Amino acid sequence: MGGPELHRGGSRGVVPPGQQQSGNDVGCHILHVDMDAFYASVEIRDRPELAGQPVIVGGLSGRSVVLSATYQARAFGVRSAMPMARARRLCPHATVIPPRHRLYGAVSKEVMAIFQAVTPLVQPLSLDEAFLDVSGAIRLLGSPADIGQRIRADVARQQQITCSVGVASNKFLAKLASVHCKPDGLLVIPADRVLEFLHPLPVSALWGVGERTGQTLARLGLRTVGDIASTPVRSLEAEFGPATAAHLSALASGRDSRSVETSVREKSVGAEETFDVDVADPEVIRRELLRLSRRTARALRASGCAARTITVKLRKADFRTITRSRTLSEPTDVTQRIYDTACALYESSGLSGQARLRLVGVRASGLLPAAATSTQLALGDRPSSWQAAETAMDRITGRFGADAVRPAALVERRAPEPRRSRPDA
DNA sequence: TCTGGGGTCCTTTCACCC
DNA sequence: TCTGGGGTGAAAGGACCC
Repeated sequence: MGGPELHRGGSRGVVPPGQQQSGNDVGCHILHVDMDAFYASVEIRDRPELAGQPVIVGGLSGRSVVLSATYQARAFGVRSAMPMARARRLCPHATVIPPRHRLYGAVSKEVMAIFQAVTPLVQPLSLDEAFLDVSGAIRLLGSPADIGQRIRADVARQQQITCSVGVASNKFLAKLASVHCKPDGLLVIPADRVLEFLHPLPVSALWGVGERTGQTLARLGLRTVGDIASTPVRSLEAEFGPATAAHLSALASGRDSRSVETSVREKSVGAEETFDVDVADPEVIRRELLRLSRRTARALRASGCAARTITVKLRKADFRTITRSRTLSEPTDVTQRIYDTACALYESSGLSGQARLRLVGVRASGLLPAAATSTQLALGDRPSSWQAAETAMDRITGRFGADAVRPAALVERRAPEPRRSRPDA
């Protein structure tokens, strides 16, 4: 790392558990906990003979990408989101395992329960990471670093997987800390040494700086976080606009006022699917739109929401993406309504029958609690019967699987069609 | 090298209203 | 009647994150 001497502790014991506080973590009440190579670790737990081996979790079809890879596979250059074909070239002897999302969801629930036992202030970010505000637990459980070590020990004992914990005064710094102590470590960024840690880092360490923003910053001669911190906000505004400039400037100074939110309401739900082979046939596209509308509607009903806006996403063979959206007069959680809208948007896109598509997607946004939305009946509509029928179908598919009941249009024909990368689940 | 799927957030553009 | 500015919301695109 080459930076200041910060508290780093791992199972290898650079700093033994229980000896972490020494005043260093005063004011550091935010923890970021991140599972190490989560999907791959869960798979290895079930297949211990693979421990210490390069293992890649990802789909087997032609257009799949790496979802998770063990550190042994990463040593060969394998990274998540990398095309599987490339990963297999880089590490041909790796064991490739198709993902089991339900299993990861179940393990995630148990891990989150471990966090909840420490503090009710838990904000899950994804299946494998969460922020914790432990300010209320310090008197009972010890310093934030002690609490971090306790969590690491509990996760290892109960789930046989490792995690890394960042401890700092805010979310951004806690997350940065966990990244820097991976795998299987714990790192405290003391409040009085934030800039010492932060400023030598590359700009890509800032949340929100990806490839494009990084290029723009490089063009301006800004390569480290310290460079951004010493640049007037006005100069950044000219290049990035007021919101992004303020965001970059604050993070570069180690400021992040976001609190740990225990109930983050989702703003949209959707589903998308990449074809194994590009598709031009409008009939096949519409059938996929039906499948995706069904998945979206089911997700809406499961979350008790109805959506006002429906968006269709169409990615052409050349990877260029267009979206088309429509806001409905009444919010809906009904497949047929979503599907009708999605088809209308597809037809009006100008791509129907004109372009080969590699991906289609359906997304519903402008979410409202379904209970609070009134349904206005148009002449000839019978939405309440649609809703009743679909709710009944939800119950059946919940018990017997996604394929137990489905629209006639989605019953597989004998004629071959492009195999999709995931089953409709 | 050839790019998944689920999301969030920001910016720009445009239509519409006052 | 035409023009313009400001505010607002929708639409579209893009960057980014895990």
